[in-house]
Amino acid sequence: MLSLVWLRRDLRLHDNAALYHAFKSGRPVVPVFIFDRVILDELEDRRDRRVEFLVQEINRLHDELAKMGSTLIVRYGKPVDVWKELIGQYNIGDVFANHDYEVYAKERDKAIGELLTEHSIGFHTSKDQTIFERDEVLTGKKTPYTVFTPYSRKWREKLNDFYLKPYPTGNYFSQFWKTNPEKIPTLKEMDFQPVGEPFPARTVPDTLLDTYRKTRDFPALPHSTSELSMHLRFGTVSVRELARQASEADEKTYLNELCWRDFYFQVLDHFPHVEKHSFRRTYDEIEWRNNEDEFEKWCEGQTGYPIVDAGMRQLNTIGWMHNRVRMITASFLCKHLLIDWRWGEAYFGKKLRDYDLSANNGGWQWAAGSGTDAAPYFRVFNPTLQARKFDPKAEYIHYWVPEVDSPDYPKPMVEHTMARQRAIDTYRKALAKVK
DNA sequence: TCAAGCTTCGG
DNA sequence: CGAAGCTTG
Repeated sequence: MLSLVWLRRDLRLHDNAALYHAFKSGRPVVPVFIFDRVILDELEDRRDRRVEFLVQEINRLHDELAKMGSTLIVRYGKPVDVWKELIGQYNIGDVFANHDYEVYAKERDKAIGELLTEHSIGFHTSKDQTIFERDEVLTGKKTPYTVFTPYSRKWREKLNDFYLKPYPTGNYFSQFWKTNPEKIPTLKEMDFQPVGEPFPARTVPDTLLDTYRKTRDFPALPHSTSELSMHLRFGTVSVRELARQASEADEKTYLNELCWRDFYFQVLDHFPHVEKHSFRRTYDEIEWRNNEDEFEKWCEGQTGYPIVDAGMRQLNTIGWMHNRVRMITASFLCKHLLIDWRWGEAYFGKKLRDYDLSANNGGWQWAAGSGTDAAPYFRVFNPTLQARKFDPKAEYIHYWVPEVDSPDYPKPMVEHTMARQRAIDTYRKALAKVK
């Protein structure tokens, strides 16, 4: 009888909760990964950095396991079909996996759990990708927090060495099931093409533990942020490891960013309606202008606002955007253009190599003012002032928008003062309607 | 038999 | 870290 570990967004063998508990079952352990067609079939662009990264990391794990005389079982298909096949093929005692908080993932896991139970196979899941999850951080009234600052206070109070301790999986590697390495599907077989650019390294930059607080808001500075978002997204680094390092170095600002990440997981878990609706329902009443030509200009980085265009071009070119600029571009779309935040959220969702539903949704709803702990609607980012403050020498702008000072560069597509007032009026009208 | 102090263990 | 279990005087 085997214990299977179903890897999803926890693509590592070290400090992995599900893997640890699988070892504790005492049975031979073999990890499984499914290239999920429910998700992959929806991707229109067949050059996708995330899929490419997955293939790279799956190969890495496969090789690592092959060296230990074991394998990673890899399948391409819909999870329910794949699991039916695996149940027929292997003598499975228990399946272990780590929690996932997205609506699709929770439904998927529920269905697979039921399927396994029907076959008398245990299905055990653990917290792994967050420091605190679900109901671990609640208010005095035992309700989930909807405002970040008190949440973070409680989060920090609760934080101690125990929660940062790594799962010592390395002590048990001899327990991997001895078997021949299996063949694994290639990018091409799944109808994807490589983008062919290297991915950021899986190392913690020195700056993170040193100057992060001072430099993180300046998108022109190299390595001023962790650049680990993609690794966190796919679990190729452990969040406990990062939190431990930040905590030991007393880098409170980065620790706070990890807290934001937990916060938005927890919001999505407790308030799943945020995936399709405003967290505050009254904001669904906003009469968005939703002009498609304007949306296209924003997507392409042709708004005539250099910092906005620089950000969008960075996103389009490398599949990543500096977080300060994410806020500026998002605010511009929602407020200046009055385009539904869900359009922007979906566009980022297509392009970001570190795309994570909870953080992306949380960030967009923050920018739109519709979410938890949102900026008040009458506070509208001024893109010119933001650029002056965070890119004072326009280095970031010049890098991504080299023609910015030439006659070829477009005039601003909307005038700031007018757009600001228009946004405030539109929001006020929507909020008054409901009250 | 009890309680303080030390060790182990949990997620 | 904190609870629970184990040791010892």
